Amino acid sequence: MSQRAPLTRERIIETALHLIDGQGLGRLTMRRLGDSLEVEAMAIYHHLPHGKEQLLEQLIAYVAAQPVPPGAGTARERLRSWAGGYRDRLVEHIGVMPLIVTRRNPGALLATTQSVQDLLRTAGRTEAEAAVGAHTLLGYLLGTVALEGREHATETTPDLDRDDRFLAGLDNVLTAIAS
Amino acid sequence: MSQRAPLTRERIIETALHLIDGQGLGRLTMRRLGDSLEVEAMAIYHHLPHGKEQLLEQLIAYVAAQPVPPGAGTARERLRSWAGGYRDRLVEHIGVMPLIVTRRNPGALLATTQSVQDLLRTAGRTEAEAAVGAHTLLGYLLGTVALEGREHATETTPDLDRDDRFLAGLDNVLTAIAS
DNA sequence: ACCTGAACACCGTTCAAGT
DNA sequence: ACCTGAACACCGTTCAAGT
Repeated sequence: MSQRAPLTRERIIETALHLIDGQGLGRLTMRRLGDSLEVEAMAIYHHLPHGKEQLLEQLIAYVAAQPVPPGAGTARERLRSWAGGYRDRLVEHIGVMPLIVTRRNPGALLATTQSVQDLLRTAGRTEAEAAVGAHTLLGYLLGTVALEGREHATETTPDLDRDDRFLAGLDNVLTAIAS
Repeated sequence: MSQRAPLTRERIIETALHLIDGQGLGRLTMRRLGDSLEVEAMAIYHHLPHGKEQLLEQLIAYVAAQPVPPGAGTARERLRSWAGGYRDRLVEHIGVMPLIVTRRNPGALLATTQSVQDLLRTAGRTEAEAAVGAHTLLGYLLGTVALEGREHATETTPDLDRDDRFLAGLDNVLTAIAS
């Protein structure tokens, strides 16, 4: 009676993300993903011919590709609000961090990094300064989110303190690269 | 005839590290590790009763626990030379990065972070400033090394440029936290 | 075109058994 | 005490078969 939603790449990605957010990356298996989709695991291969590898690649792209949007304001202001949102996104899907930080995936992060670099370049820095700045900011973002992900388990620091610490560190970095 | 070296925890850890450095984390399995040690996989459990989990924990500790050593000089100078060495160590065992950045492992990184925080505190910062500073520096270090690890595959930037970029970013961060 | 079922070569780990 | 062998419950993936 109940028609199942048709199996699509999009539905596969979103279900996988949901599974990771709920149960962690370690419990994402093709068979379990199949169960969540109410389908045999092998059906997934019809939509993602390269199997799990391709699935993980898509998950990274989904979470990590979020370039700085066009907008008004100083470079510092724009980077500050973008960085806050990017961090939120990374934290929301913290289970994907291991993949983002680990896998070679030129596309997703590169586009994001490039957008920061372009913004700095447009704001008057030299090419080299912009490259260093983008690298510093992205390094800070990924590194601190990863550190937070590790803390989440031991539950030692309240969320508010973590936010303050992140913002204070971010201001440090912004002062250094976009003062 | 050839007496095999006795199986010890130390030899297990080092062989595992060698395996990761050579073939990548994905190819570290208990069975392959057993082969490298010229022993059945199950023998490892006698020295590491908690199995692979415990093995990975030991690997993180081995690579990531490297606190700032005591020494002379300004806070900035000491942090700068320590950070360079820490980065070298992380890059040398880049295959372990996914674990360092991923696993909750209070001990190893916490000791390292704490040593940076203590140094900043001793150099006259407030407790809060020192916490933010340590978090900023470690975030930058882990984040940029992770970014580099991802680049290594695509081989787009020469090593020297990477070193320059790292040092320039490091100076940015140091100016922000230990100017 | 889209999905299933059985099968293959791997995992980590337990547990009884050997020495 | 230290190691082995067989076994169990899982993986990802291939491949022929169904509709």
